[in-house]
Amino acid sequence: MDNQKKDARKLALEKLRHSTSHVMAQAVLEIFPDGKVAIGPAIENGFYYDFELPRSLTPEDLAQIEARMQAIVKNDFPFIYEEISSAQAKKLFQGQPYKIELIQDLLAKDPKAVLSIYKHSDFFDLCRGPHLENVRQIQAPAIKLLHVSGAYWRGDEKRPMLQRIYGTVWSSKKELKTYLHQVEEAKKRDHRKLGKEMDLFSFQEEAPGMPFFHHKGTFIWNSLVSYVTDIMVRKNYEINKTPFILNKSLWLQSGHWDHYKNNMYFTKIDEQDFAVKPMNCPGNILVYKTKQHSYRELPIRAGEFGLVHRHELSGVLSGLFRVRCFTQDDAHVFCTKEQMKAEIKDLIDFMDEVYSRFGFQYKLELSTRPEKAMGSKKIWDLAEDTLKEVLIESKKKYKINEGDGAFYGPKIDFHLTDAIGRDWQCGTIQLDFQMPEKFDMTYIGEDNQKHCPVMIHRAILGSVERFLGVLVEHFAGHFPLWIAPVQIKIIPIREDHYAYANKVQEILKAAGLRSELDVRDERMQAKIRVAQLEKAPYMIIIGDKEVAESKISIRTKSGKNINDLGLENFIEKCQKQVQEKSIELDETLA
RNA sequence: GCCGGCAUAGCUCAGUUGGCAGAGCAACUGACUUGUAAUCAGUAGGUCGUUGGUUCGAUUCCGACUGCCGGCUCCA
Repeated sequence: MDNQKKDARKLALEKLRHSTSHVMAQAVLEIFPDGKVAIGPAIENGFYYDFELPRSLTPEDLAQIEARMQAIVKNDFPFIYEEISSAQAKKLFQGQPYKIELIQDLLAKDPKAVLSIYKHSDFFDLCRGPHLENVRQIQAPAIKLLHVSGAYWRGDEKRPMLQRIYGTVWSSKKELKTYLHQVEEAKKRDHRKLGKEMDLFSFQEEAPGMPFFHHKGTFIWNSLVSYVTDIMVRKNYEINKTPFILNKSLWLQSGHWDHYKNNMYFTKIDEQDFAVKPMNCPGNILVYKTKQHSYRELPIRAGEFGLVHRHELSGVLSGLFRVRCFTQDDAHVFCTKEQMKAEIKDLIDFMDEVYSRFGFQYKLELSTRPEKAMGSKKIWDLAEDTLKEVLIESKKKYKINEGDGAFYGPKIDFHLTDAIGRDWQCGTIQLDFQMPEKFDMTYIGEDNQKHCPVMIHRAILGSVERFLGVLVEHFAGHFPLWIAPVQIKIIPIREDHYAYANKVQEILKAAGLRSELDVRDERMQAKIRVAQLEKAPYMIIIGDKEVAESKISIRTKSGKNINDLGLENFIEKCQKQVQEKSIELDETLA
């Protein structure tokens, strides 16, 4: 589909969904005549509408509302656009406080604003549109109400909580079915489900929001860290390790005490206040300050895989994606202003290398000076221009998020697109002119004077744990061979094949390959089934024939069989894939 | 934190109006000795998340707490 067609289709769906949300509001008001309506926009994949109702909605209510909607769209009700005066509007929406507030806001923004309503049947709503021509254009079987949830009026926790009904609608029943199927498929990849099934990690009531990594999950975690470490070594990074608990005075100095206190954990040691680190920068700044630095040493690239704790609201915790403790693959580059550009360029290359290793595409976003920024506009302009120049020179497309930068500097965020098209923000590059000053960091320049270095914060995986979760969903649990905790499942057919199977496992182990031997008293079919469910990339089947000929037979994860293979040959093929860190499994072994 | 839902065996889940708690898989024992996604039989396994209350009696009804799930950004 070309872009124009895509936009047209998007617009058509938006009209459909927005119109359906009006129909839903009509249905809800028929059931609850005293209900108050708030807003009801079209959203990605559907729509919602917020209501204030006399009681909480139940799933039965949803079914009833849906049935009502399906009846409404069978009528010949045209959508009628009408422009109204502010006085008319206020009269029309008497008794609808949320609408009145919206009207007042619109007029406050622009006293001459044109207000409009859309009517269909006896329902009308303050609305800019656009809408369909007639409710008949909505296919009854293509409507589905999904769930009801709480939502603060205007997203503000200090304002009343409304009931939000989420629904979806498509141009046909078939499209609805396809969509629901996609949702089901996405659910099958849920890292929380796969993490449990594959014995990667767990969560315990004793530590909400703090993952427990099991043996296999830890293996992947370590692999990620060592993969990134290898590149850091190549790129001349230093790697530090700083304490988890640091004195309050440090956090006062860094500004975290003022800006980040609500998300921090505290403790008292020997009558003194300490905080558990929510970020690694202050610790690494202390490391920098342990000695005097010359301009000749710069840039200093100081990495740390630092475990940070942040107190997130209990209601937002979610698997590995939203946690209260995680390991940042953090680094701080201390450099001169002149070196900034080259360093950022190098970081973009770093990101590119890591993300393409896992087959991710990515999008870039540049966030600029926020309202409450620290430092002069001049220095911000320099920082923003530097980032822009680098992006242009690197031939990267990017989107600008005006005013979305950190209070200490602008940043570039990397959004990965996974195998089923979902976006995940992972990497970040942030320019910081504030911390070095606050901490009185210096280097001796060519002119024999003290200068303040520029600091670049960066993370590539972001959170190692979260990235692992993204990988689980991206690969649906089928990890590339180099990172799969169990690469090979060895399946002896009968007990008298165990000795040979053991020997095979020893040889694999000596070759650096990870295998598990299934010696349960089960039939081969049962063992294959389990190996398949465990998502083992390769299975080695060992029976009479293999023992007699000193060969192996392979079954790949997708069920292909390769018989009479020499073990050495197989090992070579595996080692090659591991070495190359291939994404796709070699299923031919030719 | 707030709104709504959920919490039963290691896992996935049943449990009818309140009356001694169930299945499948897994585990264990035994038999079977098997060629590309589940061999058969038997055994054991539960303070029904925690805690108060109502009741002769609570997994079931009511309250509190804890945890998990879906939301709380999409601006008429």
